[in-house]
Amino acid sequence: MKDAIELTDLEGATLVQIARSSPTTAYAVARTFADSPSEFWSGSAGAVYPLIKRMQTRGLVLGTDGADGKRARSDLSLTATGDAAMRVWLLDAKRAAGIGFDPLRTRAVHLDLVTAAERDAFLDAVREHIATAARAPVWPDSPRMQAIHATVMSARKAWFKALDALLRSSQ
Amino acid sequence: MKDAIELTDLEGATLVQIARSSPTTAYAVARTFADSPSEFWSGSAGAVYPLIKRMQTRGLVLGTDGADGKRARSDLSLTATGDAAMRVWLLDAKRAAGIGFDPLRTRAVHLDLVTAAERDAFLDAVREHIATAARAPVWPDSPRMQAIHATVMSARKAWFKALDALLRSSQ
DNA sequence: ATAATCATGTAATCAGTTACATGATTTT
DNA sequence: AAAATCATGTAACTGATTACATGATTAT
Repeated sequence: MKDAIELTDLEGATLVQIARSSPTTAYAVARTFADSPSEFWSGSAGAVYPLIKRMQTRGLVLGTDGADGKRARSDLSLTATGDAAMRVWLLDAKRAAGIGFDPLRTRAVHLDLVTAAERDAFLDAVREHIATAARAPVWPDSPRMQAIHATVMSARKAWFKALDALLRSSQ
Repeated sequence: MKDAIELTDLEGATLVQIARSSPTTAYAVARTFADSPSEFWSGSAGAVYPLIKRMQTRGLVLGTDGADGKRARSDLSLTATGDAAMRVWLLDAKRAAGIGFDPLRTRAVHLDLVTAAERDAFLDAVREHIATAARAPVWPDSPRMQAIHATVMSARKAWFKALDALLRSSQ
């Protein structure tokens, strides 16, 4: 009985990026994270290059020399093991159902520590930032991803509305 | 012109916990994180004790000897600087408005990589997990926090419904 | 008496951040 | 000609994880 290959979320997301656009480069994978609307992963070289090297060592990623001139390039693709591990990560419903990290939720539960005026000013500012973010044209990507992103932003606005009503009504 | 004191989210949340229940102990703060419904912070001793020590060094937290018998205890409270820093962190609307990390969103955008049957089975399992989590009595805490948590879970269910409809309709 | 909980911390390890460094190619 | 982008990586640092370690107090 072999152990399942456990991947962190960044590892899983990296394998998915490689699967999506192989042959691709570590640079391109890093750019995808840096350009994503989530500020959660920086997509820095210091994170992505070592991570891909580790996954090559584990036999999940294959790098072949793809230089066409003088410039070095390693063309990445998934091995069969890597593809399987990626699918296990992607379809992990239990992890997917977890509530993750939300910087607003983390703060909202503690707004009773400030004055009503401070709280209301905070909520106004958050609403404004959320509205701006929803308007901003992120991701020059597929209509499919745009549609999913739209559900995220719309749900976020709806949640904010409910939260706002609840918090303002607190004495 | 003095620099604003920048806090990580774990640092901010720790200061808030101390403010909420001072005098309190590092152990109690760690327990709060461990018991919270978010799996994001483990609340391990290895994270919390060094963090509080750092904040004592920075003059944000004060620890006074609170031993009443043989057992060591450090009673924690915020300094004036710590209280101010906590408020700046708590009322940081820009950071609060960020979308954070959501393990479902991270996966949802890539479900076109699997078969329709795999995708549908995944969505069924996620729905079940979300429903279970919403039913579970977490947080033996105030009605106020319960109410906020309820808005989180309800919004999550609504978002899932929209996402589910969108993804299943994809060919 | 034993087990659980309170309370403190450290050690080894892993993973991510910013910043730096190099050089090729492409765009303006 | 200069600036931007492609592409590779490393170094120093910070912070979080698991696991370990100790001992006091409280509950069963």
